Amino acid sequence: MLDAIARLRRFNRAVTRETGALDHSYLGRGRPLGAARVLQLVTPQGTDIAEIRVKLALDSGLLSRLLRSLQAEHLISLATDPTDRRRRTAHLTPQGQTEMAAYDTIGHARAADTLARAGKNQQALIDAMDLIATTLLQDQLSLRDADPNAPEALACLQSYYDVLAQKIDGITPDMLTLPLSDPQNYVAPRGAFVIAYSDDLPVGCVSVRPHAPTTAEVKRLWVDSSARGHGLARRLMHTIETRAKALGYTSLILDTNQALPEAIALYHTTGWTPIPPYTDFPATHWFGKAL
Amino acid sequence: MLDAIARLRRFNRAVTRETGALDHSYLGRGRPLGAARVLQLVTPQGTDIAEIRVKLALDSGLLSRLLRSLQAEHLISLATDPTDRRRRTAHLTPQGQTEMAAYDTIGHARAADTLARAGKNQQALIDAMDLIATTLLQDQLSLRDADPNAPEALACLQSYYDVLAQKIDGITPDMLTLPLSDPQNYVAPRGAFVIAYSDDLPVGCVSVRPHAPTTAEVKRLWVDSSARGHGLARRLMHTIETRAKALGYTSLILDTNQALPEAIALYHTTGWTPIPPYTDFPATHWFGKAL
DNA sequence: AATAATAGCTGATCTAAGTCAGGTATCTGC
DNA sequence: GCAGATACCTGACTTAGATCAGCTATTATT
Repeated sequence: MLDAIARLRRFNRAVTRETGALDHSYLGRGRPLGAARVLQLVTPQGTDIAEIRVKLALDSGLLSRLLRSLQAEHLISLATDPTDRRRRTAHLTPQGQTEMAAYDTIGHARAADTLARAGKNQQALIDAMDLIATTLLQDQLSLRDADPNAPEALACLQSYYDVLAQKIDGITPDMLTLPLSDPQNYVAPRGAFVIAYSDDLPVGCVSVRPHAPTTAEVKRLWVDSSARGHGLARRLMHTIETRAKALGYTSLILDTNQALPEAIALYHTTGWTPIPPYTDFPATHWFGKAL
Repeated sequence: MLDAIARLRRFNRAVTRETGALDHSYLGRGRPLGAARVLQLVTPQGTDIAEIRVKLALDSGLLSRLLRSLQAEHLISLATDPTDRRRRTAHLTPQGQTEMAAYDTIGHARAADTLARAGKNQQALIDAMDLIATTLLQDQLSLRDADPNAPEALACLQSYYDVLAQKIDGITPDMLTLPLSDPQNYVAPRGAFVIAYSDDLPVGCVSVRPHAPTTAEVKRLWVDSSARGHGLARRLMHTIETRAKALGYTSLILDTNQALPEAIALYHTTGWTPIPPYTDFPATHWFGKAL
């Protein structure tokens, strides 16, 4: 192997060139990068400007000026928050939405262009980018509740089903259908659906639904391959257990399959104990835990 | 699979943050990024400032000022090129070398830190970075002659040997030793050693050495796994054949092993024809080509 | 030898970005 | 009800980076 440091530096130069071309006068729409970055965070529904300031780590004076310049372009409108009149909210105007769509088109085209350069290695390139992004962003994983019918949730479930279909003999894709048949079981006060995001890309999920008056069942623990090895599954399980307790459940159960040894090992080391079977195929192992 | 474009954007944000932090470490030594980038290109042996200007795409006025500020810090010295007294050359002073060593330490530490974050996936992270860097830089591959005893050449040979030891049954690492026993056979006027660089990182090599008065032997064709699929082997072979012809040879021979089917396929499609065996194990196939 | 081209420098000017010390309006806790 | 905290704004200032016109010295062309 050639020097790892030299490789990392070459990587840095390569992506600096790639994203640098992207940076300067952001995507060539005649707007400084700072203003463009702010614009990206403003939604038609309105974004609290304090949120923008925190996310971009901007000085309040600087942000104030950037917002004013965007307002002068009629891309955003500013309003006072009625609940706290010190705060202000930025809204994307119809003109602003048009402008954002233009950014989107360009960004899309650039991304497609980059992927095209990989030729037949496209999937390998995406996998490589995933691994790097997840590694670099591992300190920024955020776990948030989601609507089980939201597109991100369905994407997670689809990925989860793909894993099952690939790993467990006898499972075919048509045995697993979307969306869930009982979504209301996965929202408070009956249950929960938690997604782990790495910079807004879902990389893991877990859910809990009612099983008996004081017992809930944990379902659909999934961690994307690019995000493994950082204890995310453990974190997801800990979160869902806490959530179930808060919902008033006093015990949890779950089933799993022998083809998922990492999951089984995790349950064994986190206080779960084997219980009698309560489901059929594809389950081969059953666990319970008192909260 | 989740949306490829979203993944690519997440990747962009992740590495932007990462290389941004790297930029700040340059700033961390009390010098603006521009000056630091210039300093990186100045060698103790002297660098033509026109070369710096082209590489960094700097305005001559701006570069002039940056050089002056580095000179004021006693990190570089400027001299007039004796062969063309309009040109100037920048040399790294001993103080400058000390400063560069400091940058090197920082870069090394940061790189080690990034790699450490990958935990046990370190090798996977490096492979992923290689694939991305090579894909993004594929239009920037440069083929240059090298001294067969130079560190880059030895690194190539080591990688080549690793491939052989891994793919061919019966080869053990101790059968292949560095450096070459006959380096003088690989430099003009007897032979050549060509390395393919992707932004200064060797990703492939090939060589030719004398076999008979008008016949030379092609040896050690290697392409790094991250650089495959872009026709680099073909380009290396074309280059080495042209080089052999320029050295006065009228025919070429080579041997290879059945465990390297891509190489054999390449020879078949580029005018090489099977010839009688002229070597023993590990060779299993022999080819010749008239120039 | 006259002219044009080239390499580099200087001074003037501009923009983006960031920093900081106030200032105003509003809210919160006691 | 009031002190202090909070959210945001304003104006003044700084730095990095870039651009451009014009300058000198040198080399190449004819």
